[in-house]
Amino acid sequence: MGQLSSVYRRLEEGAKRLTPQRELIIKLFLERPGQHLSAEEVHQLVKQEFRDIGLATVYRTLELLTKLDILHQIHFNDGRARYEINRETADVHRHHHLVCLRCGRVEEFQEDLLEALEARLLRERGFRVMDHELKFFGVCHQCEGKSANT
Amino acid sequence: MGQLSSVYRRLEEGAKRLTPQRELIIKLFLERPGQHLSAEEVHQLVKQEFRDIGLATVYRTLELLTKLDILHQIHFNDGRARYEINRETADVHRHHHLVCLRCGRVEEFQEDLLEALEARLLRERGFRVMDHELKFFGVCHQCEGKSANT
DNA sequence: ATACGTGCAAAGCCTTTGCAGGTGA
DNA sequence: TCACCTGCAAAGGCTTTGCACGTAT
Repeated sequence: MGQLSSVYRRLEEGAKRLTPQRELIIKLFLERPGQHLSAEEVHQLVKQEFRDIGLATVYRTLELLTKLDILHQIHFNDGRARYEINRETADVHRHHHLVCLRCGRVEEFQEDLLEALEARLLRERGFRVMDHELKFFGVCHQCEGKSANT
Repeated sequence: MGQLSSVYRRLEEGAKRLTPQRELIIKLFLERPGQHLSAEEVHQLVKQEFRDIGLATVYRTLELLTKLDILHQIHFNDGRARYEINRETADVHRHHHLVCLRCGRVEEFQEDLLEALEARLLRERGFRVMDHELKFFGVCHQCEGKSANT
């Protein structure tokens, strides 16, 4: 699958250069498909291979990649933005999050219940949905196992 | 309906005092059921009736009311927290948001599609859902009308 | 040459915290 | 008295911006 070349193409179309810093950040996300990394986490990880990268560069790159639709920004209500790689649109549109309130881990799940609802919102309210976000907050299987109380 | 007295009771149970500042903030939200106010907005509005209220007091009150389950905190990805009054639990659980990307207005809608899904998450993945958040981002009816392009 | 990219430090937001002074029980 | 509240100012955490220095085209 030509994920990387598709990313490079989108960079070119935006007249943006593929610098070593950007390349490392992109590869980071491609290597970790199910993850949701914060800017700080990206910075720490990239630093292992590129010692002098600045945090500002990380932020600017994350912003750029988000604009180019290569990354997607999400918030899990912990006060910092996180980023995940954008899979194919159809796929992204059906992928949601389970946030564990105990350990903070974020799982994903697939579900396409929402298409019919979106069609109805357009029909009945004239609201044209372009994106959506469905998050469940609760207790994950592992944490539930650790303590039987509550 | 005894919404106010229920709020007062919950304050008492928490051994918290009903100060003029707190009372004004609570009334603000009771008067505006469909709204999602930021701390800054609450501060501005309360100032009209209580000139010397400090922003820190607003933040502390919003935190307290959220802990007491009187308010609910939400994020619409604009970098600041917003608050809305908590209706009955069953109701809250079926109320979601439509965020217009053009004008920023937030509408609400009711839908209880998610109960079945939550039951399945528990059964199939052992994830016990305690809260959820469903947001649609798009273009509202009014904004769609204003410009026929895109 | 010119537009783009980078690291660093400073500045910006929103939010939280420390503190001294007040107030209700 | 003692725990609770408040306003103010300072500090915090995450993110953006200004700037001077590089580097591709």
